[in-house]
Amino acid sequence: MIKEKSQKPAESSSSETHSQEFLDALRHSCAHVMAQAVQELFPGTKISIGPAIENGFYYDFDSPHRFTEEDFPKVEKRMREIAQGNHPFKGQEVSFEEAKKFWEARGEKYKVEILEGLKGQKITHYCHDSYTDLCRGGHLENTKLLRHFKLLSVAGAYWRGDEKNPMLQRIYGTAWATKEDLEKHLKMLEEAKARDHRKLGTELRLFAISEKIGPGLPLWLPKGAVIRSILERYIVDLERSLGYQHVYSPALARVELYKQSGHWDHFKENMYPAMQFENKEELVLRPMNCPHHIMIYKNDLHSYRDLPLRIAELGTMYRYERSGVLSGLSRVRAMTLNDAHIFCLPDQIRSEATATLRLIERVYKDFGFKNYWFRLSLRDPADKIKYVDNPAMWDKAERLLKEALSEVGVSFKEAAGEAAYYGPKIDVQLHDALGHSETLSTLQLDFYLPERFDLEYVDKDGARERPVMIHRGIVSTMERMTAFLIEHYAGNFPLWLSPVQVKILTLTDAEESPARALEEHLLAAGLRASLDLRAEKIGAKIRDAQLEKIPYMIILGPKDVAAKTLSIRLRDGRQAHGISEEKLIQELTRENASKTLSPTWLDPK
RNA sequence: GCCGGGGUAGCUCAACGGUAGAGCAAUCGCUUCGUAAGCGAUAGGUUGUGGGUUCGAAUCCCAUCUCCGGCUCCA
Repeated sequence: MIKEKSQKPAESSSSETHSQEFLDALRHSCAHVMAQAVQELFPGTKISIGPAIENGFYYDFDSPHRFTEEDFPKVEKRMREIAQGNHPFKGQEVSFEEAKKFWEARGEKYKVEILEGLKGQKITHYCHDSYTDLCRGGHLENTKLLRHFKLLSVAGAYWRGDEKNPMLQRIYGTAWATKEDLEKHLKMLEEAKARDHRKLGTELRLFAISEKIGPGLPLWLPKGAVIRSILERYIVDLERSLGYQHVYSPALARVELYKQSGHWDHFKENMYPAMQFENKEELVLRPMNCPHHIMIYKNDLHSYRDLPLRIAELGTMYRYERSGVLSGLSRVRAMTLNDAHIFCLPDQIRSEATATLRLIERVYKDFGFKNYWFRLSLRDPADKIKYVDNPAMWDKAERLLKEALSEVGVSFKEAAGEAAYYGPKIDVQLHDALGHSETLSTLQLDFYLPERFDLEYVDKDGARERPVMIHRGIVSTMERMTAFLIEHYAGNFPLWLSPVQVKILTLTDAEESPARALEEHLLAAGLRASLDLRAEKIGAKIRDAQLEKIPYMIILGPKDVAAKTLSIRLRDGRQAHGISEEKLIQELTRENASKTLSPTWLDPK
């Protein structure tokens, strides 16, 4: 039972005084109290599980009642009454038979099923007030500590997380130790909505999805296309400087290619169906670029001296993602991946892997990503269907990836069951605006496809040997990266990524000609400039430019024209006057190249 | 794909069985203005689509497409 160390009045304490252990207990206890309230209010509701999760809790119910958010006030009210009833949480060990009798008598079939799995282990019941749950514990001392909670949403969830099982109704809630923490969290959720790339992408005219074209098939509007082409040029130039060779390969291929690679067997249901051509050959849209790059490798006989061979491509591919998983630009059916396959000697694996990890860190620094972590994604050894069955190969690959991680000196978490079917990976995880973890970069070690495609190189002694493949993506797909950048910057892109970098706002019609001249000079200097010559008040033009999140506004009026200098306004509200055109171009060019987020050449706000 | 909730003008939303409306945006006038919304007028919709119930459907029912919150999946 968890007793909070500092028993300060909850209202005045801050989050730092509450341990994760306490918060978990609070949230788990809140789940129990919610289950009690729900069972009281909606007779016939059966309980299953209700754990604490990050920032809150949920409970999965099987109920004749269809829960909606309209039920929440009623449930919350009852929860409050229960919590204020000053009920202690009591744990009690029970025998298997006793527990089984108890849950069977109540018709709680999910609890009985959980219980069956616990046979032979210690079994405990936790009770508060009139409610009893089969639970391993981790609760508050008393329900009265539960004060700051809110129910958030109701959703479907498969029993035991298996889509073959029936779907239960899950109610999510959030719970905190203090009122301030709860309010802070609710505010964060509100703010996250404003950063959502689907909302900002629409407002800022970056991309659009047309129902006529189809779900998951985004259109890149001119402004989004600017960002994408910057990303593409950035990564291609960087990779070329590191010895990658960029290629182009077709997005269509004979289905046999994917049968040989194993993708057809593993992912057929997520591939667009084969197209028949004159009733003979069958073509598929590629769901992956690897086999194409393998064919490029096989186009030549390679000496060990040629390796490592780093074949890269902004490869466009098509996956029939299930309808329910599509989301804006982050989960789509047509995507272009910053892909590369490194064909190397076995003793080059480590240096190639460490170089790739360093490249990832270099790129993240350029984009200002700080909140990321490395995940060593391993197979589930019990699953012989999903993963290639070759334990020795897996052990070796895992060991090599761990060595690379420790050489680069980054910490990582291991995750079983997250590997690719052909080998383990290092995934780099970042959080989106709503706190969901997403994979951006990945590095996959593969001994399997070289085998399937019988890849070889000629070794020193003239013998044919098998190369190893490293699959890696740094900036992910252009779609996902763009979605991520929108949320990361909340649409306030640094200068180098801004679709429009400078907007010239004229005060009166008299400034039209100097404004056009200025725009021309900026464009000639390689800066992305545009004009606002509308017959609007300057306040309105500024407002519109602010809403477009344009980094630099040039307010051009009679005084500026007379003085032959410029008045500048930044989107953060900063202003500068009397700047010469030359100075502006010089500083913006510098800022553009530095990739900095906040311009430093003007006085801080 | 599954569970639940939504699709009304370019965008954000109202009307919830009785003639489909507002703000912003757009267009046209007037206004020529110094750091986040000047004024007026005009135009804009088979209420996602297809069926059904009804004297009458945006509203109720069925199917379907699509979006959102989750679940499952993610080479």
